[in-house]
Amino acid sequence: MPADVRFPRLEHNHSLCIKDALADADKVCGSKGVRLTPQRRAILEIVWSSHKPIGAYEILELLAKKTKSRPAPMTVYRALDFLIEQCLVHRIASLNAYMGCSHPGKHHGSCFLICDNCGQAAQILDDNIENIISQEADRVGFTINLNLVEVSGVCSQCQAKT
Amino acid sequence: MPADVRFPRLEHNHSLCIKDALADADKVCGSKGVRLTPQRRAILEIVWSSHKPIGAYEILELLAKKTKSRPAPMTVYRALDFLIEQCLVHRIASLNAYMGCSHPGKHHGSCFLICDNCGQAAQILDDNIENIISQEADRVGFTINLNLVEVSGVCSQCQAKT
DNA sequence: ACGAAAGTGTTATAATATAACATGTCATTG
DNA sequence: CAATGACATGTTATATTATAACACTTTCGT
Repeated sequence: MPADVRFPRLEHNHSLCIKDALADADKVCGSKGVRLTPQRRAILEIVWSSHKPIGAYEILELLAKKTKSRPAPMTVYRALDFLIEQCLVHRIASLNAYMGCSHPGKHHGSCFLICDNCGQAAQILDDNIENIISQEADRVGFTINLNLVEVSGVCSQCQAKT
Repeated sequence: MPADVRFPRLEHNHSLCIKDALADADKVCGSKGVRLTPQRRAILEIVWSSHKPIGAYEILELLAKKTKSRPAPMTVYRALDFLIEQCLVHRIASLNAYMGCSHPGKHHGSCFLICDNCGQAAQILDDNIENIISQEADRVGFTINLNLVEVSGVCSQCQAKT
């Protein structure tokens, strides 16, 4: 299987991304019988509002603007916990930030290319990476629960700009 | 190249690990012309005091006990910055914790298997993983600065105990 | 000995995340 | 249709992790 990598072009139609992501989320939650409440949905929408990983407190700011109220941080963290649980959002540990999952529903590890320059991140879904990691784990009798790959560097668009 | 994975047995002689690590560090710093000061060395020794990733404030506690003084957190973070810079320590982002590098001096990504049960972590140095990641990056024109792989799960020793 | 660079000390604060408990909502069933 | 239980949210407080800024000291080459 060829790698499915999505590093969006800057000029793409992002409102479509958001719309798709929310529709996917509705579908995934519906089929799992879990509730994508308005609050959770709003936070997912905020997470998807760009292709950059977004911090919890940044989400909180945007949520405050959107709802004209000021929820506590817990609110955001709880929604994120739920969304991560449902594989709708990934946590980018190296940045303490969160990002929408571009392959919702499918179970997979978290694998991202993160541009140090523009801040955008692209999710990779590639069996090769997962397989190799899996092989190494097998070799030492390690049972994988979750694998996380975060690669930082410079994306092609930013390199081109130099 | 076969993977070099080090998941230490619980009963191994750990004081030897520490001794070796410090000797390596002396050598690496010596050859690079950077200074492994007593404070940095003490903190490296604390990081190596177990095979579990250790938090900065936990290091601080141990340092306080060892030196009968109470340095500020900055002290620890500064030393860690230096040690990471020299590839003597890795940061485990998913745990906000730090761990001695078992392949000091060699330039490489950070790749760990982390046991959710006993908390031990094993560093993997495997060209296959780095190569695959590198290929995927090439494919989309992404220039890697640093790659980080953190796999959580259960180690063989813990599985055996069930 | 001098000056620049590197290292350390110190105080304060920023940024990220969770604990604990109260209240509200909603679907189910008895 | 009220009682119940599970899930969701609100609220207050606090824990945990990390950095900023500035003063002082040590080290090392010249």
